[in-house]
Amino acid sequence: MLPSLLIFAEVAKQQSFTLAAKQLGMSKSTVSQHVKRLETQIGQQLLSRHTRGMALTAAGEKLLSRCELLQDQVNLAFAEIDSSKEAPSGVFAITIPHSLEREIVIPALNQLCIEFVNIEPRILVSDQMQDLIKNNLDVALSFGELKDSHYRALPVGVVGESICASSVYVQRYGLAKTVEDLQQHRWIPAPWQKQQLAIYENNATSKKIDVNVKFAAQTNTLPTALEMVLNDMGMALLPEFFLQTELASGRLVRVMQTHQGKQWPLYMVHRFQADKPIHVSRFYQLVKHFFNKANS
Amino acid sequence: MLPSLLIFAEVAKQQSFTLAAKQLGMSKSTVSQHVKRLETQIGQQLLSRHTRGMALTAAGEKLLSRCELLQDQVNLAFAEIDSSKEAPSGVFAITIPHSLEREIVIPALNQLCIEFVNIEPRILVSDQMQDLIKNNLDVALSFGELKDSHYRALPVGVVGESICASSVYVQRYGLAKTVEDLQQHRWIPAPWQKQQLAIYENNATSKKIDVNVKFAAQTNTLPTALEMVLNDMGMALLPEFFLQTELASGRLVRVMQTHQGKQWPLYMVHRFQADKPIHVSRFYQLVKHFFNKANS
DNA sequence: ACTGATTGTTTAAAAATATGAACAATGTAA
DNA sequence: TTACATTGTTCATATTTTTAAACAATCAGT
Repeated sequence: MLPSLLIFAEVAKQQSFTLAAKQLGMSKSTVSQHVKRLETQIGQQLLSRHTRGMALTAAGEKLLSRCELLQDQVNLAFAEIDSSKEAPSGVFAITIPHSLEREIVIPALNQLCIEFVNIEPRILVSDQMQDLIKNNLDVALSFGELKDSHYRALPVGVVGESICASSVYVQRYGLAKTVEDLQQHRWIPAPWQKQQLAIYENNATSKKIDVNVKFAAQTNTLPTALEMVLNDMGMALLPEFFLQTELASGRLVRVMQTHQGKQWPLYMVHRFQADKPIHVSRFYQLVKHFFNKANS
Repeated sequence: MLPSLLIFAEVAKQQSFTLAAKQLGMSKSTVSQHVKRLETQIGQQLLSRHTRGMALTAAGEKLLSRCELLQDQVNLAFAEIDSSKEAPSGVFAITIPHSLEREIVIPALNQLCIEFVNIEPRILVSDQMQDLIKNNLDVALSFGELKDSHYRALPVGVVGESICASSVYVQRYGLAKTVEDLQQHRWIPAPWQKQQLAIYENNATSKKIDVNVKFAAQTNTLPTALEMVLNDMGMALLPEFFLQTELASGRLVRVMQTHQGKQWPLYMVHRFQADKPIHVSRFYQLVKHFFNKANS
């Protein structure tokens, strides 16, 4: 029913079934049948045929004026899609945990916007894993194992947790050297650290040690935890990349480098099945780049 | 390709393949395949599917905004056609010989315009048979046999030619009583009467008599011929319906009622094949009505 | 008037599309 | 949890649409 409209329009425009067929890339019999079917369906003759030449009826005249616009609409739709394929544009929605915002996502997104000026990033910062579909998200960065296997997960890297404290704190309370020493100190737990800390020997293989420590203060975001550490309120077991800047400036120092915390695999989850858009691929590259930079 | 767009639009609108299928009156597998094909054709994912729920990609968002308008266009086109079917409108182009204009066509068209206020009559007055297609005409009224068999011809009636003269002329030159008498008179020929007149006995069967008469003046239109007859310039052999008014008023009188001229079948030729528009049918009725009235 | 070319339509065979049952995946309710 | 309902997809089958070739009708040019 619908293609018939466009076929009819082409016939009327060309004033010829043969030319219309050529223009549309189909056989003239198809064209003929479409117009005929359209006429029987609406129960009115649209054009008066003659072996040589034709003319529109009043009904045909009206329909044509609508159909011409219709073809334009269709062309416009496809043209727009094709162009947006070359230069991605529109909303690019992501969800990330608080921890990745400053060091990784913001720099990566910054670069992405330079490369694709027409995208509109939209960031949902949350430490709970968000459902991509329900929240209409393109990409999620998340730590740990994945449950929904139908989403594609691309590995970004592995984050190690390091024990650290402010240089002022170390000067004041001294460096911890053994696991037992740790329990003497005040601790600022990361949001996911409840009750006890899991630490591993740096060189040996995956020997887990649970350490009970005194929590000096608790917070539900990583930046506030860091802030507290910087204010000399205690020691902490925090992700490497998050410490990078402060370690370089000397405000923070590593404590007991023989041990480290849990290894968190970081994944970029997306909802595209076959060909993911170019800007999504690029975002993945950029996240890996800044992740590696922050972990070097 | 095009139906896919509307199907996709419905899916996006309903946020469900199943609901969209129901709305569109097709199976959900069809809907699924259409969307999938559309995605592969434009090489981009349009919506992220989940067993429960879905969301549009940026590309899908763009396409949807175009497709929504598209469906409106289509509906509008059909709505307009359907309404124009109920109440015909637009140009209604006819061609008629001069002779029918005043007595038949104008009254018929007048009534037609009252019944269908939205039609725009366009009249091409010509005594040559016009090609319907080339001149973009809906209907032709024409006398005599038909050549183009691919047009449909509806019989309107048969026109008889009567011998007549003005009452003043008869008073002045007397009534003709025999065929021989006729040759004594001055004649005003109708446009189609060349050299000699063909007359027939009124009661007997088709006995043709060729009469050579003196032509007093010639014209190429019937009204001017009539005008000359009314000005007492001679006798004439003119179509019955054309004389009706003047016979009733007494300005004209029949001469030699035992004989009459040729019988011209009148046809209404149109270019519609199956269902001709309602206003065309109605026009045919009206023409017959006024034709019979003029010939009574 | 007679070819030869070109028009739109018809026809049977070929290709594409639509369908409904079966399916895997997931949400919902007991 | 377990069963059940519902989602979108897949697959073989049935229907529809498309096609190319044959056709009838007409025009243009000798």
